Amino acid sequence: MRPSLAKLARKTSPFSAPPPLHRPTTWLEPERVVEVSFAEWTPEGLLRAPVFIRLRDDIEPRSVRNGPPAKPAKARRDSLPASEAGAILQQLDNDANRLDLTVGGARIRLTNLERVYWPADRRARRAPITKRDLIRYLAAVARFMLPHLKDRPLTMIRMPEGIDGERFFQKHWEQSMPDFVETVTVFSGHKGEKQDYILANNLPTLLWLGQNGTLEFHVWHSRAAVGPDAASNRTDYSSSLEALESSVLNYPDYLVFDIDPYIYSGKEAQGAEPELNEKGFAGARKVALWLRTLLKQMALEAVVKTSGKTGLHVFVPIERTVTFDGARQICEMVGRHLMKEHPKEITMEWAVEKRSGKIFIDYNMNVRGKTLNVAYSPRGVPGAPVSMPLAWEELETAEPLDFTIGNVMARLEKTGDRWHDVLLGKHSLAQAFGSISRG
DNA sequence: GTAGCCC
DNA sequence: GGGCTACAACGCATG
DNA sequence: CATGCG
Ligand SMILES: [Mn+2]
Ligand SMILES: [Mn+2]
Repeated sequence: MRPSLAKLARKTSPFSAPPPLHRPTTWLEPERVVEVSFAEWTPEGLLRAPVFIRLRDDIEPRSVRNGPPAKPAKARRDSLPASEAGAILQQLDNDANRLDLTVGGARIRLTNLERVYWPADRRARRAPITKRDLIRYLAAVARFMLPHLKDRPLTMIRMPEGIDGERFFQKHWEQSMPDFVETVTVFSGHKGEKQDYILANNLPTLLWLGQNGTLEFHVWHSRAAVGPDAASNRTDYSSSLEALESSVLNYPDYLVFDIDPYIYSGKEAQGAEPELNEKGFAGARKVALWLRTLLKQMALEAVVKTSGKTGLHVFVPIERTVTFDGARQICEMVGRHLMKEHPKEITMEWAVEKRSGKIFIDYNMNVRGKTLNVAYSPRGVPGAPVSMPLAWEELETAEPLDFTIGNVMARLEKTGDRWHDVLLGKHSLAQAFGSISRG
């Protein structure tokens, strides 16, 4: 039984960008659907002269879109024109603490733009970085970052009070969401069996996440989208564990090697993870380059990025022909082979204390539902570093703090996305298996 | 950053 | 209305 | 099996 309309009353608008009001208004939870007749869509995407016709309890509220139906699609581009970001930057270019941003047809209410997210540090000669700076960065970097976020279930790392405030993971968004936010429903076997994940598939979503204090964007290594390279074309992610396991979300589109230095600076608190230090990162760099060489011998081309914290991410883009289990086995094999060649430098130990003094290769990231900070995502640590894709030659001299939300745009305008090919040329694993069995 | 709960 | 709290959570490795 | 790990 549906709740009665009176029970659904609420004081505040459920819309993320409340429409202009001309008379006193009673808001309702968006839980029931009504049919109305109306004169036309206004240019703002509102109803002109709507009149109630009937309740439509046969329609699922979540399936209802706000605004006129999309125009018969222009071919979808996978990157945005730079001008779209320009319009955002222009609106942000003032000192208002709050403002209603217009993004295409959507409106996003931005608040606390002056709040310091990354505090100043005089010793490191760092100026404060505000929430406005974050949203500016997201708007500018979107055309490079969105392709790497597309269709991947997102975990938000939120710090609404900045990096010195409370921080929390958030996988699901229970509150009302703007219409432009796409989601995917995934079986969970927890809390009522299924849960919605956000897909950061468009610019307004990225900016809205910034408004919500998302400083880090962590994504799955598989995509909720079918394609000719995928061994599964199933998109039922939610009806059962079996459905999810046989769906395309169970087929990663890259192998992941998470490279974490466990070389301590000596300044860490008891039991804390190692801080960024030159020796540790130099070790990570060396291991990544060895790994690249080994993979090359297997006819696999790897790409590298800084994680933004202390280590590196090495990915091998692949056709989606093996499940996460298969991918993990391959990475374990490759990792152990490399460890045998460099036992002094590399560890794959599971007990943290046994990793000390070495570089940890984590192959266990190749699991459905595991996430890593996506390319170009900032990190909630001092200096506002970002996860930076690099050419292998650039890695030789790179340091994690070389790439921050204050300087990567200038670099990107010159170099473009170093990981552009990750999204295109996927490798067939058949050749790799061949080269292993040949010895 | 925001919603819900409890006083 | 103000203060407090929640906002992940699972499968794999290992002993 | 319980627990630690990311
Ligand atoms: Mn790690
Ligand atoms: Mn890492």
